[in-house]
Amino acid sequence: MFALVDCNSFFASCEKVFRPALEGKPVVVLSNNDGCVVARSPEAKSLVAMQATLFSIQDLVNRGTIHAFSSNPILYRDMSRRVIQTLQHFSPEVEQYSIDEAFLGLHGFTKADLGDYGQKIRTTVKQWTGIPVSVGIAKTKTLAKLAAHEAKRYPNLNGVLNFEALADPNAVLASIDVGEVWGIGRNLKAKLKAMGITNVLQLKNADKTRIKKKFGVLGLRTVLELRGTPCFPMEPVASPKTMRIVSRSFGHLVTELSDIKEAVATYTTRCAEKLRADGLVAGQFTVSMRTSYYRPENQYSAARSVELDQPTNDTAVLIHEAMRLAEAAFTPGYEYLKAKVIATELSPAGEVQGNLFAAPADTKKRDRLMQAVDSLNRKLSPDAVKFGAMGLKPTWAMRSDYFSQRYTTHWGELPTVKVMSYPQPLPSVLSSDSNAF
DNA sequence: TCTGGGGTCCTAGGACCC
DNA sequence: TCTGGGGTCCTAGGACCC
Repeated sequence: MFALVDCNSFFASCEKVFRPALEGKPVVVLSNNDGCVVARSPEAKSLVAMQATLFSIQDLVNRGTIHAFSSNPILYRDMSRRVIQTLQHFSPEVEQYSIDEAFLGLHGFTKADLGDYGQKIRTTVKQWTGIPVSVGIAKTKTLAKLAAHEAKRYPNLNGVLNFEALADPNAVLASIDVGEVWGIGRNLKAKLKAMGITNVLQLKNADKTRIKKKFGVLGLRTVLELRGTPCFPMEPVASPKTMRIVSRSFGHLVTELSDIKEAVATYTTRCAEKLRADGLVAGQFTVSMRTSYYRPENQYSAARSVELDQPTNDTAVLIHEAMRLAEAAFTPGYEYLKAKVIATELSPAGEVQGNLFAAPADTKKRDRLMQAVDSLNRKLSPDAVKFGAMGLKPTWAMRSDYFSQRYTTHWGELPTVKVMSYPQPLPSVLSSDSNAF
């Protein structure tokens, strides 16, 4: 048996934990660059569409009807870590599937227990982290995902649905759109519709050979999972990354090569930090840049790659290569919206094969330098020590006008509590059910 | 006007091997 | 008229996920 624990409106919920006054109020979180809405609290769902642009809801934000926040990935990652840690109390088998979801392997429970266990998971996560979650329980991962989806849809389920305890599971499946199934996206949904398959029960009962032929093994596995045959096992140990990407839109359109190079150097620095944190080195490095898709006139995009003589995660080496790639990809006369760097052909840092034709690098010394840079930046601030190529004052930096605080990861930004003198009533912050303080 | 970021997996097809 | 069988490796592109 599997449980899927899914955080409700995750990013919006993270912001609410540290702003108890926002309880019951509509909150949205914006994408990078304050572009569009990527998370909505339940109260915001009727007011704002997913992916609505900030521009289109600016009035509601200005009037205070909706509380908007810029993306705060450091906060969300840390809250995610807390949720996962909490879940590890409930099963030895926890697979973090995304920033706001995890599968739990459930053995040794009778079917009747599981619904109660789900409720216990839900209340504990809420109490320990402040984050509301939904829990779906079933014999396969695909069904557990659907169960969690249903648990959100019907408030009377109190956030938990044990699919195996349903009196008539097929009736439930018939009520769910086939596009809700894990692995069925926009394109496959359209293809299935053309075959007359629009709800989950129809997909479950579809002809296996036909599905295999049209949708490959993934489609077949999905059908089997709907029938209760597990095809996607627990994967508690994350498999090593195959690529690392850093890409950002600019705060405004950029025309100068010098600005793009600064941005690329900055992204390369972030990318190298990630590689070092993962203990990986890159064998190939790619830089790309493009204009806006939404301006059909004067479109341009280009990418350049390099095979590195010696796989590395040394920021200076990667910036050196990245600058050459950026120059090669750049064509003057365009308004650039976005740049991206990609590290591929990743391998563990300790197992690098020497290059017969390249001079051996003094990597020990370089490694120590990078370690020193990383530890200074961790202690002080992310760019306390930076490379000259990153520029001193970026003109291209992304917008982030509604940033909250790194409440849980930065000494200078911890939440503060104002305590009023006894015997006045406790401020609402302290009496809220959030345990965050 | 504004319209995100970061990934993984599978398949088809071509080149090549014996 | 018929012209094998069984593989591996690589890449591009398309699909999906959150």
